[in-house]
Amino acid sequence: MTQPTSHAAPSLRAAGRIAIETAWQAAIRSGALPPVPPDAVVPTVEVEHPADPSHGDLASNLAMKLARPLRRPPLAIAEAIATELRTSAGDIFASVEVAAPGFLNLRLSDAALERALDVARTADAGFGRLTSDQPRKVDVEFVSANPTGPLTVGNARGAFVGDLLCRVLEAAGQDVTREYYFNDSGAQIEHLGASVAALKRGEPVPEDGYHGAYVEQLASDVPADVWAAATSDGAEADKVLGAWASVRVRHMIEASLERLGVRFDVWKSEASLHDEGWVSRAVERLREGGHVYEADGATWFRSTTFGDDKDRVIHRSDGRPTYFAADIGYVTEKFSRGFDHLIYIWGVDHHGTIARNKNAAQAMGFDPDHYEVLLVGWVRFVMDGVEVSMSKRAGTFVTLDDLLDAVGVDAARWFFASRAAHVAFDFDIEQARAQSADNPVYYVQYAHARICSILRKAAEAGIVPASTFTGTLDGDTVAQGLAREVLRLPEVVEDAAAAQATHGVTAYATGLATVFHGYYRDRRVVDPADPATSAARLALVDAARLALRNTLGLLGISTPEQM
RNA sequence: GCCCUCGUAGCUCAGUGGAUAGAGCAGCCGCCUUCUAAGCGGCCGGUCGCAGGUUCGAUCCCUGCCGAGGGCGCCA
Repeated sequence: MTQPTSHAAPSLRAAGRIAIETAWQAAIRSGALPPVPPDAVVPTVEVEHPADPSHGDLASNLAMKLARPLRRPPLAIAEAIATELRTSAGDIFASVEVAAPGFLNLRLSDAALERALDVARTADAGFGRLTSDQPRKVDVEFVSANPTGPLTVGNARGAFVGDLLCRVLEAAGQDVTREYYFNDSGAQIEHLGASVAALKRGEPVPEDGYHGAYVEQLASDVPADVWAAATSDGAEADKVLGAWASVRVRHMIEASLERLGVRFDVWKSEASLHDEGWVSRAVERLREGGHVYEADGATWFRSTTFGDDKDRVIHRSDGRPTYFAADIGYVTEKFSRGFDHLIYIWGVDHHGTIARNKNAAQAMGFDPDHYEVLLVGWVRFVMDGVEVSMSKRAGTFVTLDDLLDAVGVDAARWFFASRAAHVAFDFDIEQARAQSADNPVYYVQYAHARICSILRKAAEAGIVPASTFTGTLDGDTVAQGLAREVLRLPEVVEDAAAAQATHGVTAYATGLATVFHGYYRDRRVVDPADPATSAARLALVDAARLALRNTLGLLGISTPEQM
């Protein structure tokens, strides 16, 4: 996986990493530590937040990593770096400790936390967004359901996961294009046209046709001129009506996606890839490279050259191109638009097609590492512990719109965001629908609303947040805890973008809400008798609001000011 | 048969070479005269599928086995 080039806005973790790196180098210069021998691997400085708060705010295993190459006990190495940190790291750390078997445990000072809070508040909506000197230009193709019917719950996960990924990458400073690929010609579309034609004529829908209320709606909506064109002499009614209907259906799909808050930058038609010659040129490119041959009357791509199980057909023996042919052309078309990286979001059932596509990209001279497929696992929609039937005949819960009607956009986004994309999971409709504490999304939104309520209360009392955080924490461990959690946001975004996954973001949101609720319990914010303390606490609570707002915003989830 | 993914608390899922494995839900017990109880505190609950191996250290990496799902088309 290629790492984004983005660098974090000042995160506390990054500050700790730099401080340790600097101290380590200083210890080498002073002779306290030997340099890493040339034949050994120089370890990277890893900094994490220890699970146990008694281990401090930040911890590093650097000394243990260095023990072998330096041939010294890890505790001695840690002590050397700690000594350097204590003398030259300024006022960033309140304490620097060494713990067995060689951990370096750091505790941040109030001053460091307060400065970071000031920066966060100034950044405002930009807090938690990273910048990049050279943003990676990435194309994310997802959903890409053919316009023969409304989006189904089967399409839902791809739609949410794709958009969530895009949001995370954007927050990490990357240049993201959301792309939807659709088949606007061929058999499926003709079947749709035939179905519409049949209903329009009052005949039954053909065997391989499409059913459902939307088809009837389409039939009754056919404009007179389209119908005339379809039924004129020599016209192919199915094709004409199919073309018209697929555009209508596509707009329907677009409206559903709009409802989820997903908007695509590019809608790419398969036909255009053929019409503009992308497919034939790509096949020619493969042929020139010796990767194409004819057999059994068909044209094949020699995918086995790159380790595939078998070679793959590009043109069938009847001359028609396969879907794979269009994929090949599409890859060249995408790279011609200057993307550094292509991401495809597919269902696990497409896993078998990854190899041939990646191989074709490689055969055409593209770096296969820049062709990435993320698979999304199956979802079972569960109610009362049993799977909800999704059969069209049952009439319930077939479309994506049904799902949104049942649980709402916020809950749907949360549930899809909080699971790793590639694993199968059960979507509990009851829990997602619950307007109560059972529902984690409300739990987090409630924290936000609660803060807004405090802010309103404060305004009534004439209390304004402190203009600077300097001196506001004042050794208060409860306040420090909230500040640390707030300030983790940039790290959470960095990690999410690197992992190309969002479940760390929902976990962070839940944790932040929990820490805030604890603060609310332990510290009264608005106290007219003590305006100075109130102003300090109000500023901190407002910073928590900022972090919650930006986190939920990142997930596309609303932030109500009262509930 | 071959390939991919998964197997962690009763349920749904995180975690991932490090310091006592986490969250939500469910269950049980407490807390509203004071900024929103959609909240807070506590309890219960795990041989991290099984067996080997690598490592100072493995739930995480490697091998084998067992179980679940998916893929192996001139379908998409």
